[in-house]
Amino acid sequence: MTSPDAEPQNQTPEREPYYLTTAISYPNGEPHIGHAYEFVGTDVMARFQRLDGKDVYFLTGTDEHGQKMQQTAQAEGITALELATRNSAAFKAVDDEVLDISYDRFIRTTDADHTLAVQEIWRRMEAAGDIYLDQYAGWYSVRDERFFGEDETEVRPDGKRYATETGTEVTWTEEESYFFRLSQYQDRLLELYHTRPDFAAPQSRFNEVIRFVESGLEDLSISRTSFDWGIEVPAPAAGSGNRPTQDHVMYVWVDALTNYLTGAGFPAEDSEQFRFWPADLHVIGKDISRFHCIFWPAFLMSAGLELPRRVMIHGFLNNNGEKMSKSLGNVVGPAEWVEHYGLDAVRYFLLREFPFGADGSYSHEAVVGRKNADLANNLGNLAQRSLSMVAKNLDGVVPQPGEYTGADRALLDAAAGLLDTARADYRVQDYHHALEVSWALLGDANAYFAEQQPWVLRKTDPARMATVLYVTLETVRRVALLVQPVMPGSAAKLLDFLGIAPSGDAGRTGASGAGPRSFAAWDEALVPGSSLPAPQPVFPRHEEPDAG
RNA sequence: GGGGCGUUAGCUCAGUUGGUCAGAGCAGGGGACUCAUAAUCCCUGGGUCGCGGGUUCAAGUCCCGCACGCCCUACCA
Repeated sequence: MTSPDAEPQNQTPEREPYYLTTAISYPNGEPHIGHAYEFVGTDVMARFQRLDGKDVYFLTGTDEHGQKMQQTAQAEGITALELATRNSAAFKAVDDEVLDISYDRFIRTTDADHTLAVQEIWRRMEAAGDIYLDQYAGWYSVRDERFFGEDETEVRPDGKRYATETGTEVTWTEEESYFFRLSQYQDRLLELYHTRPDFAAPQSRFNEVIRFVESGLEDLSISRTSFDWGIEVPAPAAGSGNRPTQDHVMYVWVDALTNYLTGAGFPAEDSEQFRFWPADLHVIGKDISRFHCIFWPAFLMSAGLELPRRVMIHGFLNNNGEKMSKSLGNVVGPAEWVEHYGLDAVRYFLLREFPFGADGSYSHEAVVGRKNADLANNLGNLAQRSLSMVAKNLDGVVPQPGEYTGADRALLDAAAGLLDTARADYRVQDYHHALEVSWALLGDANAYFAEQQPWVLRKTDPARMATVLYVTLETVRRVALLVQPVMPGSAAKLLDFLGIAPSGDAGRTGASGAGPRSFAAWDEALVPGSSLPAPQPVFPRHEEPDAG
């Protein structure tokens, strides 16, 4: 690609760093398909960027502190750390054994380096004059273990005050707490939103954030004394004006959000690892958009650190249009699904069926529909019918194409254009559209195959048959390259059958980002004369395990 | 209460700045073919574009009202 006479200083181009994260999960329960959705939606981006030559660092993990963990542990008669370790392992197992998530680090907020990072950002915010000690006061429900705003409560005929939402009695409670001067950041946040309209997406969620900030911000309580399972607040810096206190642990926000900095090596800002800061992408659920779009940039501004480039807010998954909930008993586990439909079908379904930023609804019929129609029929069968003709009629050798017709060129050109479209779509996490476009091309390819009738050409014009099969194989190659991030295992099989040397590893952790399976090889067409292995179907149709 | 979003063929949804905008996929119906995983291809979609007004030469596409549905309205991680 690059001319040998190019600038000499570009001889060893540095791969561009790309840092992305999932939210860290609170391991106070079992991972469900909603977690899987976020993991897969981030994993696909990590793999895409690796295949596209980026120096990727993908962080995921668990958020293990807090009162609930402490209480659950107490109830089970184990320590909070033991509980966290056990449950964190369950989440990690889903990444490793169920979903094939290509993370680079699985972080735990109980990791030693995380404590250092959190205490350091705290000190910097304090040094900036943004942390002060005061009383946190509000209507506290003992049963719900949380505070309610005045307008979230009501006085009932018995004269007592209750939380409107949960109906539990609340009492006025005051507790010493450190506060972060969030109120001072309203203008700077609005300026951020204004100058960087891509800071958060989708637009409707971002708008909610903006309106919230416009309506005014209160200072944020960031420590607690009512429990001790957390990171200790560091001693106040001299000159901070804060008097020494004891027994304060950090409340969730500073602790949990800072994991993204820990992953980038903070506070070692001169370290190799810190090249990954600022993060390119935080992938989160819609329930925590405020923390990531408001608190987090405010903390970073206060600490004098660069802001992440983008926060992508994904929707929630519904079961047949109904909310997933324990009480409804319709919560689906990732392992259950993967066992039933197969990993790649699940990954494909999650990304193809609905736009990443919107809520989605799944059903057995919908998953099977995608698995059969899109994977087995449109892609799998196209590969199988072309490959098996090559195997049976051309001794399993990549054919030599003759001169291209208009139909050949139209298909080849359309396939060639797929990468640019995909890059544009991935840039805004529109996996749904990227896949839609690829499958539209597969529709064209199947129509092309039917029109050209290579099985007739076999007898009438073998040379033309060879060309048609070559064009089809090239189309399958490009689609297979492009779906590696979504379906690493199946795409690899497809590329095996096309005789493409196994490098690139479908963008898995540590993949080189180079070689014939990377996007750098997008225009490296199949070489006529190469021999191919005997083809096997890659995407089986769905079969119910217990036919019923 | 305030604010936002949505309501388009049986299902899931596309529809830029108003003028082939009435569409795609799936499901259904008919036909073709046999290379292929009973796959594939072709043909087939008379749906008041939620309801009622309005602006305009022209409105799913803008304005107002209404009806449903969903979301946000800070300390649960």
